[in-house]
Amino acid sequence: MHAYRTHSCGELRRADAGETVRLSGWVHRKRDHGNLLFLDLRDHYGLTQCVVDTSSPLFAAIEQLRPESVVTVTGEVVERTPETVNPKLPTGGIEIRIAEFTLQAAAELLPIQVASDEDAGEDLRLAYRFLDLRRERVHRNIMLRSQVIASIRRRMIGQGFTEFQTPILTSSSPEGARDFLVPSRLHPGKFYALPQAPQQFKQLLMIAGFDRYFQIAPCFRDEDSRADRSPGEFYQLDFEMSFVTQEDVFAALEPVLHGVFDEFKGDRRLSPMPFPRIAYDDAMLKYGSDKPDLRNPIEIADVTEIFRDSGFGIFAKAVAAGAVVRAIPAPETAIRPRSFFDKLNDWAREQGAAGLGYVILAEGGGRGPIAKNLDAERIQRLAAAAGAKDGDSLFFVCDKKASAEKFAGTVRSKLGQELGLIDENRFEFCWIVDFPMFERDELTNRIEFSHNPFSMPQGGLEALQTKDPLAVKAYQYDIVCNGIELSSGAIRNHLPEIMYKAFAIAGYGREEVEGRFGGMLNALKFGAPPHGGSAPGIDRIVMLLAEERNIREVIAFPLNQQAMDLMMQAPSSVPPERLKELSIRLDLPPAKK
RNA sequence: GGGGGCGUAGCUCAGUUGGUUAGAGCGCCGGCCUGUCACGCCGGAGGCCGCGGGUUCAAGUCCCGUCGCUCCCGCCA
Repeated sequence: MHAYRTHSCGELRRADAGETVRLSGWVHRKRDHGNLLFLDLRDHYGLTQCVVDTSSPLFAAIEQLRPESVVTVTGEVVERTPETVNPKLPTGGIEIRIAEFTLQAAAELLPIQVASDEDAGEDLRLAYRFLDLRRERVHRNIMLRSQVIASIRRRMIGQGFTEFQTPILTSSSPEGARDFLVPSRLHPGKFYALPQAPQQFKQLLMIAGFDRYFQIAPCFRDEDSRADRSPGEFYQLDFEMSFVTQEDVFAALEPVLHGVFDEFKGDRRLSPMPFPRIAYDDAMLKYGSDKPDLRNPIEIADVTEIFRDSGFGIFAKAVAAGAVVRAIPAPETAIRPRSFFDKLNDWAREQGAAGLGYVILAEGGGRGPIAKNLDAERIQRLAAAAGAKDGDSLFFVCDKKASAEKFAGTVRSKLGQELGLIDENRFEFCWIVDFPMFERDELTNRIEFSHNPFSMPQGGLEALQTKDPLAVKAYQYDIVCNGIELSSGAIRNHLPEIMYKAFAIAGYGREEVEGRFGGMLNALKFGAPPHGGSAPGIDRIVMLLAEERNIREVIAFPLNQQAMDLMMQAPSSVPPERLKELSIRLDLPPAKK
């Protein structure tokens, strides 16, 4: 018989009754009846009940076992009597009569409980992550992650993609997030940067003639974390394709994402392919966000013109001064008490808005503080514009366009939640397309790239030469699921002349562009194919499928919010001699955050 | 950098308008228990109420400061 096990703790069934087996695992739980003791033995595969009574000389030793100790048990598989079967366990039809038993490794008293659904505080969980990972939910999430990644690989390779590795020690990206830097020993005073994404390398692979690249790529950004944004590092399904249009990229990614979600969705519903394409401008109007949650049925309407010259002076005056008004319909809320509207108004003020106007649509007319300033015809037009009916109410946001859009989106989300309109058992995907190429920075009043300077402008060089830069769209797109941005992507700018012109509009001279992007530009001069791609976030995909609100729940060893590893004590100080080797002296005061 | 929430037993939390000896569940230790599966019953140990200062006859509770964790804004092409 094998030293440690003949079976896993998840595989024995009634058919195995009578066999003598050996199992190894952790002491999940003990139920000590004094003269009879049940021991649930757990491993990666499941739980098996083992039993021993005082007729055994082993009884006293087993009674002493602490939870989470590792033991090996040998004994006969016995079919349970009908009244003692546990239908909740796959192995619940049998148990092991313990004949031999070895303590392989004792566990001390536990700082967090493993056999419990109760979450400890996150700092404690992360400091003892190896125990936390033994718990069923986290263990399951990490397994799901592995299965999702395997599924993605299979589907990408099935579509003719090839997996590559790109450098981890590379150079600083000139745009974007803050880099993590690694000092060079051989080149004193110089630094490598960890890649924020393999962006330039994947483009170089296309220029090098490989047609369809992908990588489950580690990415590093030294920016503050969020619940859905892990600090420091994360993984992307990074891919790039040659000789493609935007629709070709969509056609390649959609079956992969749809396939993966379909494989792991369980009872939940999934948007059919093709996923809707929503222009950026439309998304900002209808959903007040460039990452709309399409599970929320509320759609925002522009009602600026209805309030222009209306009897409601506050809005009319603001509109005359250039503000816009957005209406957010709240279905079947006319019967809600006054407090419902007051609370939302208070909430809006807490959010920094001036307030939240509303009109209740009832008895064929309008009620509420604003309604008395509006004639019946205007109220009808408002209802019609917002697609609202008698029994609904309308909330209004009035502000400068960008602020109004954004806040209307916040109100839409709030109403969707408050009114229970969001079906948690759905996955709703969409593409957001036609992002603007440039935007005006409100503080400096300068024109800047709104996303990726390497995206191809729609209309090419001619558009850049003839159109208002702020009207130029890019072949830049995001894929969104349930209000979470999974990735952005683009058809890249593969022509140096267009690149120079785009940078010129953003205020960069030819020499400056060559200085900062020389490597990339040089490559483009030797025959670059038209190419494009995208890079959906792996962690977020798993998070959606696992229904976790926090990205750390789907990462085996995440950093905490302060980007520290409490288990491995990272980051940490280094001995002076190591710094000396790197020509680094630490005599500057700590930087202010 | 800014804002919200939290910090009480090993863990998760309760603790009323400030009131005398700070509680519960789980875990731990001891006792009883031969069919449990979140076993049950009885008993016990375990507290710098994050830290420092203040108000008060009296502070876990109120005030100020500080540290830690967490969520959000900024930031994240």
